[in-house]
Amino acid sequence: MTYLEAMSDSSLAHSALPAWAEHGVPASSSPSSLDQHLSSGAVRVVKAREHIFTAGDARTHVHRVESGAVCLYKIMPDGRRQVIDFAFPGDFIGLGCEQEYTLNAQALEPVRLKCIPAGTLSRMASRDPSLGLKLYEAMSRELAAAQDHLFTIGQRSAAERLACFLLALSRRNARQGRNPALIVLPMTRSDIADFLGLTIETISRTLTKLRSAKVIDLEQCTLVRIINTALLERLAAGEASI
Amino acid sequence: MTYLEAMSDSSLAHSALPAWAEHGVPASSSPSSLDQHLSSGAVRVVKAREHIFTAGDARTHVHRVESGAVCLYKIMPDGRRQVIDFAFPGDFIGLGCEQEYTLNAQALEPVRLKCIPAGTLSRMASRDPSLGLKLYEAMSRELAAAQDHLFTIGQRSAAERLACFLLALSRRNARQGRNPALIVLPMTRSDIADFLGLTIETISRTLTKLRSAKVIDLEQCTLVRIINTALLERLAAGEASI
DNA sequence: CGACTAATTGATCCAGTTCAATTCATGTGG
DNA sequence: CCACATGAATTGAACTGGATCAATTAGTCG
Repeated sequence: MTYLEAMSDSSLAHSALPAWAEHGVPASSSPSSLDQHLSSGAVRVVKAREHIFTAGDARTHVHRVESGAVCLYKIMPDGRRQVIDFAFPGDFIGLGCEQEYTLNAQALEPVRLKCIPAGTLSRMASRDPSLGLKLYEAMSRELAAAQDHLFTIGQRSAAERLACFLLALSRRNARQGRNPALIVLPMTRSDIADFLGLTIETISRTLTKLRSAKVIDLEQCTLVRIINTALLERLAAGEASI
Repeated sequence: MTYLEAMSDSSLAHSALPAWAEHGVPASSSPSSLDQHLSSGAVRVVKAREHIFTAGDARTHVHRVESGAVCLYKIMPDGRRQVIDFAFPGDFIGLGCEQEYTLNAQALEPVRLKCIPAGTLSRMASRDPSLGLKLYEAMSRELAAAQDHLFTIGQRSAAERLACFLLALSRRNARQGRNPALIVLPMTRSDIADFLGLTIETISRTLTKLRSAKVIDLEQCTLVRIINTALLERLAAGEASI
């Protein structure tokens, strides 16, 4: 995996549980007590556009997305918003050691979640060292993703940012055994803009440019087909422009 | 602490060990086996401008800064660089679960570090659940910092970014019992620019504007005195402009 | 169908970049 | 101790990528 693949890859990759297994440490007891807990745990269903939690709420639960997509964002009093990440099935949201949630989590479409009380998790972790390490690894992966995203927003052009974004979604598809060339966008242009530190107009114009350059096809405004993956990758790497 | 204070605050705050104590969980054995290890651990001295480690190096050690300042950055083949964070005495660097370092760590001035082999740390953590949780909390704090930084770079103007940066350094001084109005900058304009996603010229011009507006005084180019903290805070919050 | 929201496209503007000199600071050797 | 070299910082002038403002146009849902 190249430097840039790793970079873009993790920029949308949350701490999916399957990934943990690959980094397993000698387990003290059950290798997946968290899994067990979640499998038998409480289910929560949230309607499209509704919030799962809000920054400042007491951090009562940790959630795992079962179906649907979630937008995680921060917002300023004056309305400026930064989308920190999008979460998809398999991703955890609400992890962290703070007393309160530090992000807002909004369902982009109808979402089904599994929940575990935060207290239960920390009680389990204070008994089972392998769980603590798994949490550490999960956070470490999220940190790597945030740092890559930081690089993207701090240094890349609009076209490069969008190329990274599309490639990250494409690679997620590939990992899940879905078509990496066909990308469904459950989020609006506004969500993408606030994720990439751009405006909706720039997102729209840049998508049009990518289409004109035959890099992608916009079958619907929520459906992107990647035509020229190689060029998209060179764009993301700053080795090409459109 | 206001929303914005929290935001700027953590944007330069690393996982300083003292902070861990405040979030302690019922310890299984010793509350600070890591501390003990580090106190008696190996010391490493690095000259100014030299690298402590490079992205891609095998992640052999975790380090704690004892004295001096460190710049953590990512870089692209074409030279574009993003400074991810600065580390100061008390901060840990090299934490994470990856096999290799994902960042470059460069000494900004002569640096003294305490080192612990990565293997030793993970062995300790797989026995002591409280250590795993502490690592989890440390990463969680770093993640919060990275997410705040993301917001700053994605949404704020040059003056707002610089105000956030100076306030973060000021608050670090305050936490350490030093003068919060007198800020020593061990990093160059170029480091600050690459941290904030701007250019050296913009940093220089914006510092000049802040001086003209009597918000700060530039006693030397490495020495900033905050004259009007309230205005600097309103700038960082986007409630004022210069 | 009609009302509403999301997306696209066009025209203009501007914050921050780029390019180009100076000026300042810090060594360093004669 | 000074003169000169070198890299860092500042300042100026011109440019530009992306923002802003302003219409359309395309979906979507009662």
